[in-house]
Amino acid sequence: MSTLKSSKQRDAVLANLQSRYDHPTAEDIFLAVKEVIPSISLATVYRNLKLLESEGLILKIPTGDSDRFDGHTHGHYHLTCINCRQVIDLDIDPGVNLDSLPRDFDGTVTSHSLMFYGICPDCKSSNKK
Amino acid sequence: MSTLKSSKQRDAVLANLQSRYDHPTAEDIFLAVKEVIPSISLATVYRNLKLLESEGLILKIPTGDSDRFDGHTHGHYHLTCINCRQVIDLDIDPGVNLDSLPRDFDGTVTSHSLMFYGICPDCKSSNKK
DNA sequence: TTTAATAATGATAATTATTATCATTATCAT
DNA sequence: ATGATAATGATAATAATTATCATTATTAAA
Repeated sequence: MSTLKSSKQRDAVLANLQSRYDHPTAEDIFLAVKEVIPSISLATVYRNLKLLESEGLILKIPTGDSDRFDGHTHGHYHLTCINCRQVIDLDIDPGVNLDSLPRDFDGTVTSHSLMFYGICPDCKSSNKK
Repeated sequence: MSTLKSSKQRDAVLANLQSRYDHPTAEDIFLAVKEVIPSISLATVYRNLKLLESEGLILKIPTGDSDRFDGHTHGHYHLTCINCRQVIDLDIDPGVNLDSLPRDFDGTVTSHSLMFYGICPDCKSSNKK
């Protein structure tokens, strides 16, 4: 197989994701990294997001619309606001090892993702409903 | 607002989803319902999937590629096979009320979805890795 | 250090999934 | 029956993502 070669574009994408705590789309990341490397192409962002995810360095969060990304891979959970569609971190401890929950199951569980849905604090306070 | 009017296309989409235990894409459902209503259009399937989901009659499962759908809305969880990309049901009991996990959280949680990743029983037994 | 091999890039075309449009048809309350 | 309008099928449009391809950058070895 091919060996990975370093690139400042990839480094910048990873650095951007690791420096922020929201959950940007590929487009969001493209715009942010463009400030540092004006010549970067959107395709390069997509390419590197896929690569970084397969390396386990970032997380892809499927959402029904544009995928979102997370530069922090330690176990934590998310809430999708059904009002503003933002994805925010939730710092909770499930108390049990969720990965070991499926008992009478003939397959193998390697990981899980837990997504909560509801109203984020911002939308709840600035309540216009 | 507009009042819902019945249609055999919508009934057929719902019936199809409720009769099966896999997690088909819109395309899969389109092909299946086409056997019963040959004139049905893919757009009609998408329209009704969206409508049925907003009615709470079915579930949409975002997956990073094509969305999948589930005709069974009682609380249960899923595993995405990282080998064959199938989504299968997992009959497990988390033991705790996951929706009440986020404690010091200023928003509101209305629901959650828990997705496991790993190898499904089929891929594990017919192991060519 | 050149050089050779090839991974990565930027630009853009192509593809895929999904949604919007619109003329026609079906449903339903009167 | 009829009028109002929701739903349909066909298809165009859009949005997100991936593929292509000529050029550039990185790296290991000469």
